[in-house]
Amino acid sequence: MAEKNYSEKAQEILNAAELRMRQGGFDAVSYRDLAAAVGIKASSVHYHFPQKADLGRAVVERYTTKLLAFLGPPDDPSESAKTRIVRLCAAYQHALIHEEVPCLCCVLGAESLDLPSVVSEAVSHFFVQMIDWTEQALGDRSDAEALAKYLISTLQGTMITALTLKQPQLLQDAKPYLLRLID
Amino acid sequence: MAEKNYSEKAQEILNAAELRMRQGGFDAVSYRDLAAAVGIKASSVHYHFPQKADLGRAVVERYTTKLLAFLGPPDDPSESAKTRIVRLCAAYQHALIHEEVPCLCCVLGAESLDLPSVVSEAVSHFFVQMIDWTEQALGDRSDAEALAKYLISTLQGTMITALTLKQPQLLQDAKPYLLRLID
DNA sequence: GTCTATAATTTGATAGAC
DNA sequence: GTCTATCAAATTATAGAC
Repeated sequence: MAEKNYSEKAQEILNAAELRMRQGGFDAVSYRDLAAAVGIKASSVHYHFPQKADLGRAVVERYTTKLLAFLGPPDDPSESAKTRIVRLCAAYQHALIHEEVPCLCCVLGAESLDLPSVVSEAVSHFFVQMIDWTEQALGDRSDAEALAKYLISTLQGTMITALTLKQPQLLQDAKPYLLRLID
Repeated sequence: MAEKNYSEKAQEILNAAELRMRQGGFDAVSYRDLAAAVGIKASSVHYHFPQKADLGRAVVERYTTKLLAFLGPPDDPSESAKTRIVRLCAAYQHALIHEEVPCLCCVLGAESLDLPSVVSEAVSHFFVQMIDWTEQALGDRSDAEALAKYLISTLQGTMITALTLKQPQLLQDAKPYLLRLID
């Protein structure tokens, strides 16, 4: 969870690893391919991330930090709950439509049972943080926690069907169903 | 889609492959491990399923058939739409809670971009069929198709968060949010 | 930080005997 | 249907030079 200072090359490696992981999961990442992508040799990638589990955890932690930064504070009093949830939906749409790959933790979460424990713990922590953000974004209401879990779950699942069916607009279509639950 | 007649050993292989795929995705399945699981050699597994993509497609197609059989007809006039959707939810709960692994196509759908095309097409077909069943189950209403896509997406996503957070009751918690959308 | 070299293992797949 | 034997390729990872 602590802030990490990655060198420029380490960041390039993380970029390549994140892309590959979002396409095909943890096993789809290989040191050799990463090395080629950033213009060094596989053994040099091991210098930056000795074990693959380290690399996986680093990718997930950086992804979590990036996404929370994109979402901004969940408790800005000048915003309505609805505005915040619209922004949450926009983040998911941006991932699939502009980056053309699903949410990292959608992919890794699905193969959770088979991941190195440090990686699956990082994925679990991602969901905890996302649900926490959403719960705060919903403001004061008795079902905030349950609704937050429901919203995050639905966005994750919609991403999978949208991806598999090649219907990115499913994320847009799900929005009214979600927003009618707010306020 | 045609009915397949698998030998007893081929079915054992499919069972082992489905379990492994639901735990860790397509890449988690190896001929050597499958062979050990059913008590033969890897080369003999190739006799039943020459290419891994064949095996993957067979697993997905059989899974689709099994699940639709479990769900039964979506248009039994003696049932309400709500009763049918409750059964749909029960199928997802059974998968995660009793079989202790997520839905096969939840896992494969997430790594859709990286699958052999015959496999990703089978996964896509699974979702088409599940959405079609749900659409019929909802009966005559103008938003049946959109709602069906939304329900299937939510169940898939809830399965991922329930799995990752080790909170299987999330599937139960999502039910009221879904059922309030029916009739 | 990056390299060469290498080790040890696993993988999907095939040929051919029985 | 199952076996032995084998293959070529890919994988994670380490040792040590520069």
